[in-house]
Amino acid sequence: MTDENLRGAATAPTGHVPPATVERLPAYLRALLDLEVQGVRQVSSTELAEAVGVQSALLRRDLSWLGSLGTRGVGYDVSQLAREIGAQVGQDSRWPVIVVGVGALGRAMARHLGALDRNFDLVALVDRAPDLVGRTVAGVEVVDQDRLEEVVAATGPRIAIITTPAAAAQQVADRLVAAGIRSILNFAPTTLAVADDVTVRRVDLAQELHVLAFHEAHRAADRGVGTEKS
Amino acid sequence: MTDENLRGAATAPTGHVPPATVERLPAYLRALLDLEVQGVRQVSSTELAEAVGVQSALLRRDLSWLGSLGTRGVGYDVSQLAREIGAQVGQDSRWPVIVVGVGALGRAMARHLGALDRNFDLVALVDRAPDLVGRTVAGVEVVDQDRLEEVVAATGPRIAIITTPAAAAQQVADRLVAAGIRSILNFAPTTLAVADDVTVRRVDLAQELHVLAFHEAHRAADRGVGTEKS
DNA sequence: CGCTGTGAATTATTTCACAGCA
DNA sequence: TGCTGTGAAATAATTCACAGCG
Repeated sequence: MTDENLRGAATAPTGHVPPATVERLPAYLRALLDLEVQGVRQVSSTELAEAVGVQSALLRRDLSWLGSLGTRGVGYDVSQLAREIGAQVGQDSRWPVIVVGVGALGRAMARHLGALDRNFDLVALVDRAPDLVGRTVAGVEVVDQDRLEEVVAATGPRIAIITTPAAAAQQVADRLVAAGIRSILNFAPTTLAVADDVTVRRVDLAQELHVLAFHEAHRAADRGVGTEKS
Repeated sequence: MTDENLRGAATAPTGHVPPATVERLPAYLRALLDLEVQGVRQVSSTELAEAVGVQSALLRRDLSWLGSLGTRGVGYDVSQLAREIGAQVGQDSRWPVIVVGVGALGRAMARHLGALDRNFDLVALVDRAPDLVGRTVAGVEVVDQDRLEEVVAATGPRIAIITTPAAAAQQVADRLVAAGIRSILNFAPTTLAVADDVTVRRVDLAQELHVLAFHEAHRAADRGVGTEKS
């Protein structure tokens, strides 16, 4: 399906990249592409780490999982490193995406897909609401949820984005998985139970806000718990 | 940097909750509220853990940071535990929120705020585009970005959501922090540099999709990298 | 010389397993 | 009896610190 790293890289021990590292690769890639646009050709781990907001040792350790990509005493070649990380995170392939749930969030995601990166293609939109079915969003027609399996078969998405209400999410996920989807981005505020070979990433706005609220509440509490303020 | 607060720990040792635990509290809370609606009064760590998708020992450890909230041999009182966690994540307070950047994503977030939870109030919307300024979204009028400080002072948000393009995000963050904001939810695909006492949570759609793409690519690679298949 | 790549040490998080209490 | 709360062990992630190479 995708041709593997047949390019210049002689070293490619992509044995097992730790999850924490995988999560940071996109950030590295973005910083590198920024540098590339600015015409920067070489970058040290310290410089790149600072741009991304991590420690340089962590960056070097992360990159070491992908192989020996730098030059001692010099640093990393910006374009080459960008290409290598890009290949890792699938930037050299196209990823068809289906969005299930065409509410405010679903529409925003559908529209964002094109803007974000050029490797993700919106291929299908599904919703249950009769007044949405048939409408066109981001160039794609909304199809009735009853025809989900049919649409998946016809358009072949590899990634699904769920933006339905929480109550519907599990059922939608089950049907997507049964239809062959293995990668799901879940915006519904619920935990999805799926088979082990299915990857689910959750994005939960309420959770994020609550975490911020926790810190806010804590900040307030910290002023005056152990030490009376002077 | 943070001083050690080793205190006696009688019943409410909210000394230091680990970040990983804080991130899970909202999920526990949501599951508890679901149970409460269903009329369930008691729940064991095993049951609750399963609903959230974590190990029961992890759940118990997490809750132990908040104090001794269960009853041995019985379990946890659903309402009581919900109240306790709710208090921790600020569910018992109101949190005014400002949204900067009223594009597709910003509008979706503004509208979602009301739907998600009842403790977050949209108090201000700011954007730079002249055709957006003056329009009303989710009951709030969009104000020009030049008047950001003024709007913050007038409406007193505690939390800011940044949904501007990446290029504008750092400047917006700087101005928000200068205006007194300490908690930021950043949807812009860039790393924000802020002072230590400011909490930034990042939600990055492109990153999530790339992580999924990484796994998809890996799945494909795993079937047939070492061995050519016919 | 200056930087990468990485063993070793450190720190954080999760899991095991069971004592102890309602 | 059946569950919580938690020491102790296991695992994962990060940081230190420096050998080694261009």
